[in-house]
Amino acid sequence: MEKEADISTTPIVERLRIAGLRPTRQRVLLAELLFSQGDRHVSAEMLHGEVIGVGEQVSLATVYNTLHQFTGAGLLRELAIDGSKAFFDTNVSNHNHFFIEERGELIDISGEQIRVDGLPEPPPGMRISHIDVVVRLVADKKK
Amino acid sequence: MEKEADISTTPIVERLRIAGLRPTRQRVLLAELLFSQGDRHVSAEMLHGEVIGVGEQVSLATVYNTLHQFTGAGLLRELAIDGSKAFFDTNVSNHNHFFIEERGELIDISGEQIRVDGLPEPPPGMRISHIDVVVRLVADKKK
DNA sequence: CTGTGTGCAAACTCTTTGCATAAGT
DNA sequence: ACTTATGCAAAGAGTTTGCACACAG
Repeated sequence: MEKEADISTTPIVERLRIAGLRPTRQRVLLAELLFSQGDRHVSAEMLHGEVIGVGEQVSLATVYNTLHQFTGAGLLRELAIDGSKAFFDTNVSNHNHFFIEERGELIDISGEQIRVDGLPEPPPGMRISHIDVVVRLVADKKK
Repeated sequence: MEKEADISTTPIVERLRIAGLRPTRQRVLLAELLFSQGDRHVSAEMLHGEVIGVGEQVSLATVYNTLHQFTGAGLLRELAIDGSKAFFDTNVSNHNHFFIEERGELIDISGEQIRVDGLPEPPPGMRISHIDVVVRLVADKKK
């Protein structure tokens, strides 16, 4: 509760090492894009596009591999919201989302805000691993 | 509140007509598989498999088309839970789900049971269309 | 050096589409 | 008859994989 409060200030290279991932050029680059601008929701293609935009070169396959490695290491969380394509969230803490279907855009809802009551018992032998709340939004015609 | 209470007793052919869909052999067959056995969660492939299993023949493309037509007509709801493949729910009323990741299995949670509190305001110009709550389950090691 | 990671292209899965044929009203 | 739906095969998106080469420790 004292020295782990500021993981965001830990250098990228360190964070990768702690996660058991060798800090290769590609992984450091991707980690910097992901974790240096606050909470983000990215797809593989978006991230790959950013890499190119920055004038660097990482193959799309490596972007996929890296996103999954980061997810396995707990640096990212994979979101199943859109259905057709996978999104990864750099905010790994407990929180939920607004989803604007028309734009495919996600907005965080902080974890403390929402409370879910009245959950039934899970079936025998099962336990709850995580609760996802997705608040789907549409443009408001009225008003 | 009097004469619309039992849509489940309305003949399939009628329900299709009401939905503005011509009751073709394929649509009637698929609708019967979908709506004659209580609430179901199906993927296109599962449903196609059932058609074959019953000794009938409907192309997979038609299964996809039909599922989307039914969804557009409000007979089904599409679920974005799994990420990789689309699921369709024959229960169109307000309710939520347990999801057992290991098996890809879905279990309904009735609509009244769960209550979500503390929702923040949607961004300006937006309104909430629907709230999805997915309770992800894993096998309980302990106990 | 030695093992891990990367890039590429090909393969794969799920889903959609175009067009000729078939079926519903 | 006239229109809409279906089937097929091919195309398309997103993602994964196999293998030779490159790089971090």
